[in-house]
Amino acid sequence: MPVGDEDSQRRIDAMIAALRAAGLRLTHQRLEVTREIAASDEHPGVERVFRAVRVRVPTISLDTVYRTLATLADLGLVSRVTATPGPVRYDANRAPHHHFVCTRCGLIRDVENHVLDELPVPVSAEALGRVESVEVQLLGVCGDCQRKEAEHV
Amino acid sequence: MPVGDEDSQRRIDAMIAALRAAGLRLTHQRLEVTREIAASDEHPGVERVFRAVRVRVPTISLDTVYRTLATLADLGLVSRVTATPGPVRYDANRAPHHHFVCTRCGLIRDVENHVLDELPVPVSAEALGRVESVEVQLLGVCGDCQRKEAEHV
DNA sequence: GTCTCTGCAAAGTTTTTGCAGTCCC
DNA sequence: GGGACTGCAAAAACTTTGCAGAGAC
Repeated sequence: MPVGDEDSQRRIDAMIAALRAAGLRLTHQRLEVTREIAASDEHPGVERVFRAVRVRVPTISLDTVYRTLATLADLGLVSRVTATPGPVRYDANRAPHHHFVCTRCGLIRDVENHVLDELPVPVSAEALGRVESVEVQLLGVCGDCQRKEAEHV
Repeated sequence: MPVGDEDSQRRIDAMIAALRAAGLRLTHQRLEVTREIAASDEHPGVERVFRAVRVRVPTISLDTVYRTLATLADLGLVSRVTATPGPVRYDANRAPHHHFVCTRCGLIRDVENHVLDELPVPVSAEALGRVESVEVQLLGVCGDCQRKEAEHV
């Protein structure tokens, strides 16, 4: 299911304006990658965007798609769905709990909270499938990284 | 901060019992990897567990740690922190929203829900750092995968 | 003794980087 | 024309796999 045309167009316009504002060039490749990600609500990976864009721009390379999506993410125009970058990490805590994740250094800490443990499952989610667990991620900047940022100002 | 001794010991006992129940062998390497992950609340990656265990078992190899953690995860004794396996995926939806994630096929769908948008940030999380956003992941099995499971029964 | 598990090595995946040419501004 | 961007290729980072020997039961 693609995003509605008007939403998609609004996204594209905002992204192009932001690219321009950042002083970045509006190359053919960048525009097509931007169009593709803006028009999708399937949370595609790099490979998938690459295949879709290649239909219209047969000479585009996979690493350009990598670089373009990274650029859009740096500008805050798209987000990475997986909160923690890098290798897989494991957790031996089997009790229901949630995570604080530092987006700077990747620190992850358990957060226990009964309100979060008992969240109602939205009806719109039940329509998609059987929900087996609910995990809350609190994304932010940990104490250490805040201190480092303060030092560098 | 390590897990309390009594919690850690309880986890280790439960994991060893489960390994035995599954008919798996309690090798020196498996026991040490199990001890290491049970004693940590830092959500370590494979590399980190490897380095820690190598102090006690100098001959252990990295791929044994990979295999052992995968085994523990398959038995449900530990969990992978990053919900979506495989490559990074991107999302152009900048409005606050949440995700339904199919743990079988990796399908991700946006879920909009105002209750989830306005969750209170637990005090215990504020002690860890500045929380910038709250994301809820609803993990489960999507309609397609449920249908496939039903066919194979 | 049997059969699983381990260590080694090699390969597979995903992502990043260096460089020379291209093309936006 | 200048400088950022692209495509290519190679490398780096992460993970999986095949095989022969070692060790748990």
